[in-house]
Amino acid sequence: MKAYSHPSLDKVSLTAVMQALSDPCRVSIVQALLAEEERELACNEISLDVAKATRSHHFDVLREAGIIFTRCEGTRCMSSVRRKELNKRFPGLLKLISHEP
Amino acid sequence: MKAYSHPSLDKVSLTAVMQALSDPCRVSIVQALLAEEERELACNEISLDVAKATRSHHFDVLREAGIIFTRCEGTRCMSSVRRKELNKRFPGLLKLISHEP
DNA sequence: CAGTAATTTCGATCTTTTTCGAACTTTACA
DNA sequence: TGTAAAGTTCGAAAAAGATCGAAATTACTG
Repeated sequence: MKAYSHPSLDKVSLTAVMQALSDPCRVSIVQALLAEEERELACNEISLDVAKATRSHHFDVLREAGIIFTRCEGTRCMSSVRRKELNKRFPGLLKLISHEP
Repeated sequence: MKAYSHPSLDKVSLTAVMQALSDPCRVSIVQALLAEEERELACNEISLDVAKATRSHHFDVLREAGIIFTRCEGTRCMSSVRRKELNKRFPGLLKLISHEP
């Protein structure tokens, strides 16, 4: 469907990650993904009250900030959090997000 | 000089903090403050290449996000990071910032 | 192959954020 | 008391970000 590009985490700055996580909608997405042990979720499996286009935009931002990994599966795009890499590059970050109500 | 107001940390959301830390200039400020063991710094002791008004604005944002505490001392305003409270409310956050180059 | 479902792209609008210069306030101190 | 130093406030301009509807794309399904 689309060629998603995923930055290498050492090219992602702290401020870029913070910026990506400064939107409640995006934090919700990450939290939903973190709640799914190892499973991936399709974009539309995460309930958000924004339009399709906006949703797509938020996934873009998260992807470009190195936070999520997306791959195509048919007409859907499955996303997951780049846990291992993030824990290495920004230790404690994910815990911060998952512990937040 | 001015009555600074400092929010209680349980009223500060994760996204608000992230938002405040999504600017390189502000992260520099926090890093400079963290580098000073327990000491406070006056705004103008932190070198930044932005105008006075902009600097003042950044300190505002950090203060409103609950990240720094500011008190007046003569004509200067001394700031420090709200370490203890932040470590309690957002464990791991400050480490993330101080470990970043 | 037509239809549908999932997502992206485009273009536009609206809001927020960043930034600055200039004027102002407060305090220190010579 | 007058001058300087440190910050703040204001108003404006520019940049960045969020949001949406509509049209386009892609791939599955009958």
